[in-house]
Amino acid sequence: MKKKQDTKEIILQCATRLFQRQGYNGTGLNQIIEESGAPKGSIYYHFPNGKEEIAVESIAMMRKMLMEGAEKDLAEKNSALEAFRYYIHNIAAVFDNQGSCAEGLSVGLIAFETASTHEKLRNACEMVFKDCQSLYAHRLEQWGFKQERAEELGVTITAMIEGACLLSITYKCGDPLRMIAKQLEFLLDK
Amino acid sequence: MKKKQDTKEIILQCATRLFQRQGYNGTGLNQIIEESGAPKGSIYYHFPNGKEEIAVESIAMMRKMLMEGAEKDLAEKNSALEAFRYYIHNIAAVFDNQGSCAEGLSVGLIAFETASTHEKLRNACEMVFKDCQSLYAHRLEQWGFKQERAEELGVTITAMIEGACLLSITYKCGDPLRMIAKQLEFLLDK
DNA sequence: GTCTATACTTTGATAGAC
DNA sequence: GTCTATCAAAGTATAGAC
Repeated sequence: MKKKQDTKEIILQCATRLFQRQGYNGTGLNQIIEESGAPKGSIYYHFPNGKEEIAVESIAMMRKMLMEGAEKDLAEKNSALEAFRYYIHNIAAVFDNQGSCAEGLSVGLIAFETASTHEKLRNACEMVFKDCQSLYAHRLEQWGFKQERAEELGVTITAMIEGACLLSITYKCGDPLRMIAKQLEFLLDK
Repeated sequence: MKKKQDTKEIILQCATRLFQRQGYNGTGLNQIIEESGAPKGSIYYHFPNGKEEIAVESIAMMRKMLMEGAEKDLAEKNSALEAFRYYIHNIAAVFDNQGSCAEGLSVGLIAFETASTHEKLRNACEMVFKDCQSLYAHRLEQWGFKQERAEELGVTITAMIEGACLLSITYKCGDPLRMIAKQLEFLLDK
């Protein structure tokens, strides 16, 4: 009774990887079939609503990975500035290796693509961003920032990271992320 | 001898609008044909290399519109903080009207989509972002920032705006942009 | 230069045998 | 639950008449 979940899990992991690399519109069902090895019938058995349903669950998977990574990285240091710098530098490192392009993050691409065309997917992406904001804000409160200021910074840091990821992908280099990490000292100065 | 440029111009304007709304992968040639009224033959006459060539010229058009808008908005005020606030609030206003979704900006979506698949398009987007950085940095120097600091801020502000645009599109609301505008006082403090 | 017809591929989705 | 065959539609691109 493990085999059952395995097939679905394999499809989902494969689809998630493809969506992150090529986006929602850039990834075809046939490609998911090829790379996962699962035949078309299996896909529509596990995801009766087709591509959109796979994407919704893929976004949920990205959300989980994002949150876990962020919680871990932000817990290690003993000041807000140090923690966020460490967190962002870890993300930056992903973009330096030319081959691996943004594996493991990047809900941004799907959010951009689907914002005005697929309400369900837009909604799923909105939840991921809101979760990021909340997590950052919550951590900042623990480091002594007032609630209002922490929430402002939650939005701001989320935007900065997403924007810097976009630049880093485009430039094929993590420098933009390292640049915003450097600017945090001006924002996190109590 | 005006008619000749007109057809190409109409195709280009139409394609630009569609690419901004739906992205590169989300926009089909057939859709460009339908909405522009130009038949398939005309498109391949004016753009022998097909869709990719249209996209390259579309990005050039977006670049021009972006730069002109930015130069105009940033020239009006008499301090860096005021000017950038004005500029960003103008962008934010676009996202509040639910209908019109990011018309006139948003190279970000195409950059995200094509970064790892279409080198030519990735390159065109990289040039747009670099132009933004340079423009911001140049203006900041004119307001008395040192060159090194101005360049740092050029990258940072570009990332912040792109990231906040992503959040604003996803939330269907310009608040994230207004939030980063507010944070500029911490970054532009000499 | 403009337009039509068509070729060929890939897309997402369904039906039904096993 | 798994897999194959097939669908209609949309995708990009080409040839050639006008």
